[in-house]
Amino acid sequence: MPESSAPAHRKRADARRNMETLLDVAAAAFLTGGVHVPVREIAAQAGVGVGTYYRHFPTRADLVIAVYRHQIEACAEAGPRLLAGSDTAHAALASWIDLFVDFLITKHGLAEALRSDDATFQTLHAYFLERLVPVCADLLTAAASAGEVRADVTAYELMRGVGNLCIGANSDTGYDARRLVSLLIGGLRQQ
Amino acid sequence: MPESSAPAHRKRADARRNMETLLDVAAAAFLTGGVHVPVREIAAQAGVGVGTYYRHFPTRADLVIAVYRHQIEACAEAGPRLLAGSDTAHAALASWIDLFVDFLITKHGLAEALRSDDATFQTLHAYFLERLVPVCADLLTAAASAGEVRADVTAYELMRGVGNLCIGANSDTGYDARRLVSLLIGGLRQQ
DNA sequence: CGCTAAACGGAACGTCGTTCCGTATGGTGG
DNA sequence: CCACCATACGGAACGACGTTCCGTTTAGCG
Repeated sequence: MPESSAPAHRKRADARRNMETLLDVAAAAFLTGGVHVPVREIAAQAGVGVGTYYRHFPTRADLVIAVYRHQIEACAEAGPRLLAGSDTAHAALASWIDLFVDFLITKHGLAEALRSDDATFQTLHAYFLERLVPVCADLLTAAASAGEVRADVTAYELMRGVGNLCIGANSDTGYDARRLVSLLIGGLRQQ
Repeated sequence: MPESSAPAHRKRADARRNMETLLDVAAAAFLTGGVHVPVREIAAQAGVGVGTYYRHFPTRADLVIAVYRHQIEACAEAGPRLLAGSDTAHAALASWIDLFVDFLITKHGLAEALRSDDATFQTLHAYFLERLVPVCADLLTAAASAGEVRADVTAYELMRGVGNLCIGANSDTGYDARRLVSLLIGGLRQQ
């Protein structure tokens, strides 16, 4: 059985095709127009109706997650590796945050969406937090128990802060999110 | 001539009345619904048509500025005062940033709007930057020339960073913008 | 080959920002 | 006191958008 994990029942071939086309089109559209490109635009470029769009991705969060899942997983998996391979836990934390920032600032409107209180993005928040906060927490507690950073900041708060600093990082020459994040991480140090 | 500074030609009484009603209604609506409350809602609560709304405040930025102008001016004017009355320039900078943060986090959606690339908010960005960046720059250069903070961060960048950290600060009980901002300001210190 | 569940397409609805023009009215000169 | 008109008003109308819904098509199986 060389098929992927689809135990219950297969999807129709056209359904699978349309879903993959939508994913490809969305990935391209996100690059140029950000994660808020109109539904009709994506559907039209994929050659499907809006009904098909919504059937495959009921909320914009579902589409965004599907497009970026691989990169987010890669970022999450890099955490333990960095912790094992760095001189200090603080260095590992800084490196990992850099990875996260690099990911975020290249995605038009993603950092904004993570802060949006729009109900259609709730799943997106949840996924990011579920996947990345534990990784960050491990790095943070390692650095804290080594006495390298202060212990009164939670991983959740740190992630939110770093994410916030990435908002508007593209489309604003004159604003260097990386520099501000490194300032923030520096401020985390135990003096 | 006991009238305020209206040299050219007076406005009609109903026009002035409607504008003030709109301002009052908007101030109240911003408190509960944020700066994105629908135009129709504000107009209806003020008992005017949407045409009247747009005549007085062509863009949302105009309305937001009109509502918050006093507070922004007060913040701007506090800068030099704090610089004169503080022990160190860094302390003055920190105090002033606190004022700014206190202002921002109590305004639903304002920090988000400052980062929005929506054309209707352009005037808002411009006003904030025009009014506050110079004040911040004075504090920052004072601290930098005293050797208290690093000199490779611009006032613009710092303001943007602090503003970003205030996004979503209300409506998120696990996120303390003040703490993260103080971390950032701490990271600014010359070690 | 025919049948049916699965999937499709896009018209239609509600919300919102914004524009526009026919109507009403405040203030002034006679 | 009145008539006039610049000023201001109101809300219908338009376009963009997210979302829903249902009549139609089609893939896959027996």
